[in-house]
Amino acid sequence: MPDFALPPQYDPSSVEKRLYGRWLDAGIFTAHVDSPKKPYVIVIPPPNVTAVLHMGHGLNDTLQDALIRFERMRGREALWLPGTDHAGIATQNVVEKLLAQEGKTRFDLGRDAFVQRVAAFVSETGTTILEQLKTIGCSCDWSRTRYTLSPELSRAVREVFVRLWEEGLIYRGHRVIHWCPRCLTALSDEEAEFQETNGHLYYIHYRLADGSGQVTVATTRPETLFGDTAIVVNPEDPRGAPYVGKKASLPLTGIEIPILADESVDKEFGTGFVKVTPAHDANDFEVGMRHGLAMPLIMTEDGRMGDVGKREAGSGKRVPPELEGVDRFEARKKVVKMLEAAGQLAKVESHQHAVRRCYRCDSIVEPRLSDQWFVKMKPLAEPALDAFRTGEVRFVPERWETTYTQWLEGIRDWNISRQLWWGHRIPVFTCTACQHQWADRVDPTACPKCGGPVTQDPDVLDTWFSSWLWPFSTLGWPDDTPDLRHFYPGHTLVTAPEIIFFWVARMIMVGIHVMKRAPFGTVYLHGTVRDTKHRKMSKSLGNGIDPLDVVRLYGADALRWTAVAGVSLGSDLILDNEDLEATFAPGRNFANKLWNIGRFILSQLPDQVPAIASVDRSTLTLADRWILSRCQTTIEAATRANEQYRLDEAAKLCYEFVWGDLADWYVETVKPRLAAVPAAYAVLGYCFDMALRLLHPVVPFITEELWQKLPGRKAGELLAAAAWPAPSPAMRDAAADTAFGRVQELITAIRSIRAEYRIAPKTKLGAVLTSRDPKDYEAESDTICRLAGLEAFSVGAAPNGVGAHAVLRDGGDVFVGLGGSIDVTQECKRLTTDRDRLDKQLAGLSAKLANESFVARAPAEVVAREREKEQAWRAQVAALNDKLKALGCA
RNA sequence: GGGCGAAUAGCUCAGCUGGUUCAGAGCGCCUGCCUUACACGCAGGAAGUCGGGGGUUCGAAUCCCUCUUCGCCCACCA
Repeated sequence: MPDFALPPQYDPSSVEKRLYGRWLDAGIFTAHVDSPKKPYVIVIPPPNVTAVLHMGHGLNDTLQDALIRFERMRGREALWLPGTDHAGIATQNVVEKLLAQEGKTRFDLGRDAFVQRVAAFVSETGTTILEQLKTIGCSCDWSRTRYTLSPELSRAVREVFVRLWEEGLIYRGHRVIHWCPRCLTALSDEEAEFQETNGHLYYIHYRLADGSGQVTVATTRPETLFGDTAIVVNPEDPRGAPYVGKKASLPLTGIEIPILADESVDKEFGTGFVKVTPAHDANDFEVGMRHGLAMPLIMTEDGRMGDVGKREAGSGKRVPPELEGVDRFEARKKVVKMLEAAGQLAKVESHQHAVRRCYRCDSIVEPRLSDQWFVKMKPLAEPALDAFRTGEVRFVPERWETTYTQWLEGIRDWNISRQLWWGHRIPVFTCTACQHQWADRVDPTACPKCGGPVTQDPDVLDTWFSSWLWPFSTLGWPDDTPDLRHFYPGHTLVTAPEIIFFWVARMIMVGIHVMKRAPFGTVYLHGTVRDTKHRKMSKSLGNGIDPLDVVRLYGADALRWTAVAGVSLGSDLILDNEDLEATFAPGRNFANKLWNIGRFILSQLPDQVPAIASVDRSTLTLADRWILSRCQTTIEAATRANEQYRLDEAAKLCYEFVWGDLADWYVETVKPRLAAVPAAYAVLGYCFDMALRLLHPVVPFITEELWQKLPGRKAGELLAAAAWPAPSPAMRDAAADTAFGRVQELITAIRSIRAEYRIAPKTKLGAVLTSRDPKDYEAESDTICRLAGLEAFSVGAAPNGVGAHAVLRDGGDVFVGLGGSIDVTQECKRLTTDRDRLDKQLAGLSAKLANESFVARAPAEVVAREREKEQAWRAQVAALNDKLKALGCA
């Protein structure tokens, strides 16, 4: 009995930290520019500096790590570049909330102090998530960790801004933008997310100024009526004809506004009359521009009613005093009441429509007329579309291509200015003397034109304005660094489809614009992590799973296993947060299985295991040849699957090989031979080594731990830096596949009989096999005896004694002697069931073959195959009928 | 309003170019086993009219059409 030094259960917590340290010490995650190897580069989607690891990262980063480890083992100079994003709004919000607990606002601190406060906060929390990535095994090149707000990357941001400015691609726009009244900043179109909302449609009477009647408008936002500067009606609409050209007076204030014709009005919706609030609705703004309307702002920046549009013609006293300072939604209720009291509220209908919300704080966005900096996107979008069309960039899975192209085709200019304090200050300067305005790479001290004093734009840039540079700003651009030359462009971008617009498309656009090459060739888009009700996992829903809990309870490999094997290409990962056991046990159990195969092997193998190449193939048994063949099939299929980003499939193939073939069958067959036969050592050692290599990208810890213990390891050798298995086609052996398959079938059939007749496991039986081709069975007769619990196994004619039968696929028959214990009725029933099932299948098959069209039209090989099958089944049925007759069954 | 995806065993999902028993895996369930690598295990089972309907084809879970249900993305109908 072997004396195992290792415990029967794998304990991840005792090895993970140590192994990660070894990898770091060996420096194998560090990429080198002077390496002769071909580079392979992934840049991490930088998590927010304030983020803590959640399952979304768990999925995203595990996939990246599996890819990078696969390519590293395949001999590429693999660079996985990590880092964090300063996340303008999100981070500012976090610190503002902390300040609020002290009863302060950022305005109490002032800009400089606030920015310092955020920076201090970030310096404390900013590396948390990167440290957490290490606990799940991420093999990032930590020597190249970057941060979007670092001095180096800030320089890249500024350089790009100035270049775009110089190229005329940045301009100041005066229009209605999305405004978050809580964050007090403008947002881009992408940052203002649509959400279906149940609201109301209010019908309001606007009396004509001449007292001759009234028109009724329908609106979802009655509180904005104070900013109305016109009513419009479709010129084709006969209902409008009597009114166009007249004036209406605003309810509650009596301000007179014109009734105009405008084609943008949908005749079918509402009453056909539309109130126009140019400063608080993007559509109305367009109408206002067409008709030269005044555009008064009637809300403060924080969303309360008030006259603030001083620079606009027509501004002035518009909001009634009793509404001054009232929140917009409160004001809505009040206005409705006031209208009702004035007899000007016709009716209220419930109405479902989409409202935009701030993607960071979920507040309802207020459309607001404002001056902002924009990037002209059309010139950038065209080359990005070309990059897709020429195949320079491709998407996996392909279905995201249309999302990408459609967005680019309809691209709109990008509002990049944010009225925040946390971020890259916009490098636009204005001379207070001569009004000259320019963008500058360095802070100027005086106006270059007149020498006058200079002020800088107070706003900061959209966070994504630094993110979109990530693939090259991280490599040292704008300097022409060795890193940049060697590692740009990268290869694979792994991310979620949610940020195709925010990030992926923009990286491609600016990458081509600045670097002349798209930043990566493949965009690999994975799904979203959801709970069993298919709701996105989120902190606010409380349905999340903490990856660190999983690591603690089941090990990092178990987490990774579920992330990789639990989801097919591009589909969502559904996890049960209420049943962690069901969710993560498979990975843990598999790791434990590996552990125990390893334990067994280590207890058996000598210190010197012969290399598989040195083994004379003629000394191999059928089982040897079979497992080697299976090993090769797995190597080839898993490699192909990984190349096609089918990481789940590769993982499952390896799982099947290890558990289903190696453990369940080969290890069992080889046990009695191990002590004596060197070839058995070689085969077992080789297959296990290959399995560990194949599985390493997915479950790096357990595989490294076991690989280290295998005999013949040189000091300092690491699986993480070892070579990916090369296929050895000579080991493929179709004959062995078939022959061993027969052995398995026979053993399973006998076991099945044992179970059916409730034969105690310890009871040894005798069995006789009749087969057309018995030699494969004879070669493994020892295996058959041990695995099927036989004391004797022979090939020959079945005896006439009492026993149970099983018919094999080739029409062969196995007779299992059960002594006097056989229940003939039961045996008849068993065999009859089998016979009937086969008979039915056979009838179907025969009908198929009798069908002339099938024989004529199906490919010859298919027909031939079906014929063979028919013959085999016929033989099986005949054999079964013989047995039934011999037993005297009805 | 447009686009995309999903629907297969009780649950979570594979099933790629239609054809090898193709109807599978894991979890759960049932039966028997602590067989000297592993009970996080071993062996043997039960379990699905592949969402409905139509079509193409010698042949459909797989391709086409349509309907139903669910989910996501995009969209200025106030």
